[in-house]
Amino acid sequence: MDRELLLLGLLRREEMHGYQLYEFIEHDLASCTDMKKSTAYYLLNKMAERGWITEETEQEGNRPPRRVYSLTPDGESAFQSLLRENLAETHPVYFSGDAGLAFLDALEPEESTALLEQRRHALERTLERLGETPAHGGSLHLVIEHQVHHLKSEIAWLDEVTARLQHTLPEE
Amino acid sequence: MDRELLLLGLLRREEMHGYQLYEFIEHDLASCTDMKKSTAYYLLNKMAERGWITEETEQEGNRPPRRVYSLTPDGESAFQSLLRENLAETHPVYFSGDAGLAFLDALEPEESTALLEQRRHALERTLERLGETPAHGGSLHLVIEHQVHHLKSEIAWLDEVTARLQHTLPEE
DNA sequence: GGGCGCATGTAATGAGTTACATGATTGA
DNA sequence: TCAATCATGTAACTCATTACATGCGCCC
Repeated sequence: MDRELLLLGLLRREEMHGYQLYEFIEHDLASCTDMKKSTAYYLLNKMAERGWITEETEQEGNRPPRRVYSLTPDGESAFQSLLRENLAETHPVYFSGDAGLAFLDALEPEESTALLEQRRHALERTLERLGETPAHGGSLHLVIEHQVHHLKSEIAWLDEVTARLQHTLPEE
Repeated sequence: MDRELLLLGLLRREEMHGYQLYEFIEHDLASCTDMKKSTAYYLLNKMAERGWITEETEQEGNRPPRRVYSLTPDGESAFQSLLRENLAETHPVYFSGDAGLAFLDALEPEESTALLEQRRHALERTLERLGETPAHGGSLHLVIEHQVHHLKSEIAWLDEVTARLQHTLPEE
């Protein structure tokens, strides 16, 4: 996921501090990106240096001070061009799970069927957990819907592969 | 893509030298992995040190010598366990193209439709190119089929999104 | 009073890529 | 003779992660 674009886009909706961004990503966008806390902080500093966002330190009582970020005009135009670029391009996807599929025939069909059954089960679990993530306004919900679409497509594909494996099994 | 598993699996079918592996990956598996030449060489050396594969230097005329690799028993059992692990697990996929979708509403529907149209076109092109990649025996062809399945699912998803955008447009 | 949540960061590490280096052969 | 292909590798770099460090507030 284009991490800078994501951060810019979120800050554009409303100004936020680092921890807040991290929490949002962790709780509401976990299915769509694996950006980590320190990466978020790092990118925020970098974009601040670049002049895309400005920090404003804020303190509540005696708690640790927050650095609240908001877009500058430069940040807005960076967002605009990153967005257009991202939307127009395709972003190739490589499935690391395919390394296994490529050599499926190294195992007996009984065993490979069982293993793929485990994979399928894990996919279903992911799909269920996705249903529990909170809904969002604007286009943000599209990323969840996309994951759902993708997971369903993956399950259908797995079923196709396992169905073919069944044909190679001796009929009982 | 689990790069070591891929290399082991290919070497398991037949012994190969580094350049041969790189060419195979570049020409026949480009849609499924983006492993680079130097990465392949690096991993081959690492696996040789580990005792998973053995080198045998081979010279043809005065050409640069080749290092032909083949699996050792240790390599075979490493392959077996990597394979089982890979097949049973799910490998989460994050779409960097979703960073754009998330903020689709930052643009006028006319423009976002046009940009997604470009994305769709690029996907179609990729699909066409995939049709040209040579077919392979065993389960290897599954990785191509999987890409095809995925690309079609992506195009369908894009169409759904653009169809929704149309509803927001004023009717002419 | 002990652990979790808030809030930010640094340092070390890692996986993989880019760019470069080398040198012979083959074909236009 | 000049570029492309064959064949292998090294060095520098990028991006992101893990693990660690800090310190206050809140709740049980």
